[in-house]
Amino acid sequence: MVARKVKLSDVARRAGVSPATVSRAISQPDLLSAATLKRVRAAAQALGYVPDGAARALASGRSMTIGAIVPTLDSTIFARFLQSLQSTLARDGYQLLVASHEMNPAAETEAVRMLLARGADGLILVGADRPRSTLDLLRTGSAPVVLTWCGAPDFACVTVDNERAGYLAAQHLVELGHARIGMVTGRLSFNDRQRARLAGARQAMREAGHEIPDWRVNEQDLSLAGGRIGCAALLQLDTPPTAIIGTIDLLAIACLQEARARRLTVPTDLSIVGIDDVDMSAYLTPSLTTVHIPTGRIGQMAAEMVVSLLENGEAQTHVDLPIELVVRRSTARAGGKA
Amino acid sequence: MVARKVKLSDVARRAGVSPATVSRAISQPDLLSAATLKRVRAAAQALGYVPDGAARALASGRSMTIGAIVPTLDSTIFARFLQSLQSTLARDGYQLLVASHEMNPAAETEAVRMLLARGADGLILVGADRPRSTLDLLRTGSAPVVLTWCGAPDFACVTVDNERAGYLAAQHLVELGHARIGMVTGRLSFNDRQRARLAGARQAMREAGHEIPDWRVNEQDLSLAGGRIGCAALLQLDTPPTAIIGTIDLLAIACLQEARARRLTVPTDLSIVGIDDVDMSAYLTPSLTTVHIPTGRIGQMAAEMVVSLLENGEAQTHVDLPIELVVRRSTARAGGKA
DNA sequence: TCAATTTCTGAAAGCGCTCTCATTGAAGCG
DNA sequence: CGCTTCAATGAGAGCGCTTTCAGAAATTGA
Repeated sequence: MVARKVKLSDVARRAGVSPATVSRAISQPDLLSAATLKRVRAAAQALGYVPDGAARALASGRSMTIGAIVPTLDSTIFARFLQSLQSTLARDGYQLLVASHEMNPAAETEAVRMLLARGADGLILVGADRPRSTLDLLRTGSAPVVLTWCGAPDFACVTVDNERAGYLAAQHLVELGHARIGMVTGRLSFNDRQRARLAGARQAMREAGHEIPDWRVNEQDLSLAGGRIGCAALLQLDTPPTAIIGTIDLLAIACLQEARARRLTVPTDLSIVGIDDVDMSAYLTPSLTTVHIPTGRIGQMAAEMVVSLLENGEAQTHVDLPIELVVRRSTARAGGKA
Repeated sequence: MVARKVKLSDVARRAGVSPATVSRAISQPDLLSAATLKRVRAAAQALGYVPDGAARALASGRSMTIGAIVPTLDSTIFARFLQSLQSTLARDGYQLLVASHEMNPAAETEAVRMLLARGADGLILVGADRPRSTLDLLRTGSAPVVLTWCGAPDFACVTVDNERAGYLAAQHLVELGHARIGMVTGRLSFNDRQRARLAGARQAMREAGHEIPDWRVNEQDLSLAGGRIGCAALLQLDTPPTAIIGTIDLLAIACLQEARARRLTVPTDLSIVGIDDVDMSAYLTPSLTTVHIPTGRIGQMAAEMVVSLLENGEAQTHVDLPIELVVRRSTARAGGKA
């Protein structure tokens, strides 16, 4: 720290105006005469003035900061989500504050508390499955909250129909004649997205007169390793499934890999469907049949929603984005005839 | 906003102590007698008190916030990096403020300015390749700065030897008898990691008496699509390379996919090497030979370094983490004999 | 037992900015 | 030409907390 920090009053002195004027030059430039504005800007420039965010936040009550809490940073999906949040927010002058909870509800509550304490003007969370106490904290807080992926009636949210995603995946398999399908899912507790996707798939099967018994549902970590383990377990059953749904693409990709490692040909020996439609899925061989979830769009809309909640006080508070099945090469008719 | 915000003085009143005491209960609890502390905590709890971060930051001069600027959020590598930054920082009570610049130097400068304005106590950046003006801004600022991946002499940094990474990749190919290798790289401007990796590979080839001419280096976006385009371009040359290095795994994986799409067998028809060793690489078929970069470790060390710079003022300021070649199944002897 | 410490707590002065309110000319109007 | 209206600026009171300085109470030592 070489020089004493340049503050607003220094700029004011140099420009020969009052501090109030300098403040206005920053936040409401159109209130000033062109000449004054120019003078103040020159002074600020010359001194290398950088406004103190904490002081601004304290005095104005707004931090121009939005907090986002995702399950984990280390995920293609949430990375893209954050990317799109951040770029959308940046357009409106907001900065993203990021936290993750690693699938631990207590950590999430802690993160909410911390973001609120840090003065986040708004909060963006993933899913609606959290302890009542956290929900209360969110409702109590003065900051607008937007839920994503899954919503709750009394919160603003940007959702996709996760149940339908599972439904579409399974329905596609039914249409191909599959009756015995297995599922590799992530941990179901504290994760409404996973539960919904599973439930949707089950619903589709049921409507077709089939079931997905619990023992053909394998709950794993959301990782390639988890996916392979889950897939292996399903394939080792006495009557292995003819098709597998991974509730996220990552899991499905791992299934693809496990199948190949076992010298099974996808899709002739085994059909595989994912959900998400990550970049990689289109590029695999075979390319992955999956349900497209508009991840980037979710981020963009969520960002726009908080900002609008913040600035207009009001907004369309429930947005459900469309999803669709993307049929590629990892699925085929049951019984091996492609 | 239902209730008026609970403030420190409210807690003080309820606990029957002075505001100063409440403040101490928060930040230096051991200065208080057990009884007082307990009383204050009870009051805070009862009122649901959440300290105002902006006020704390203003009064104390520290925001307990660390800013990180990555090229892009939407990348396996940086996602893991941020993940590890965030969890390490969280341990010490710091919060991560994230920005990305999308390969735009001006955006990066802007991000630095913004993070500084937001009162970030420290900054973590990727690479050292940026305009002098940005570097000056960083040096001037009172906040400690840690560079990662690539360093600069007058900054604290956590690096890996990117040049050596390229070198190791190429050397491996040389040992397998490859003389004609192609490279798919990311954009080289404003990206010292990419340049270093390319330079290292060239160096290894040169030492073996070969060259990598410019027309066998294909510069692409860091995406699967880019990698495939780059790979296709190299394979369409009159004398296509017998091996390809992707300067990041993502690019190498795309090459693997492009090769398969062209019915080339990897590694017999074409050897492919990546750099990074992302999760996926081990699970592919064929699994990817690559150079392991300890991404998570970089994040952890960088986080520890800023914190220590911040709290002890001093620290070991240059750390270079080891990297190593990981030989898997995507490389074989030149000429097709595995 | 009394001075010398050591603990614990309170008073109060800011931290750097925003924003309401007041003030001052200048412009507009009949 | 006197009065209102408006645009441009200044004065000053906080925003909610930290922290220095001091004083009061408890502890110690001889």
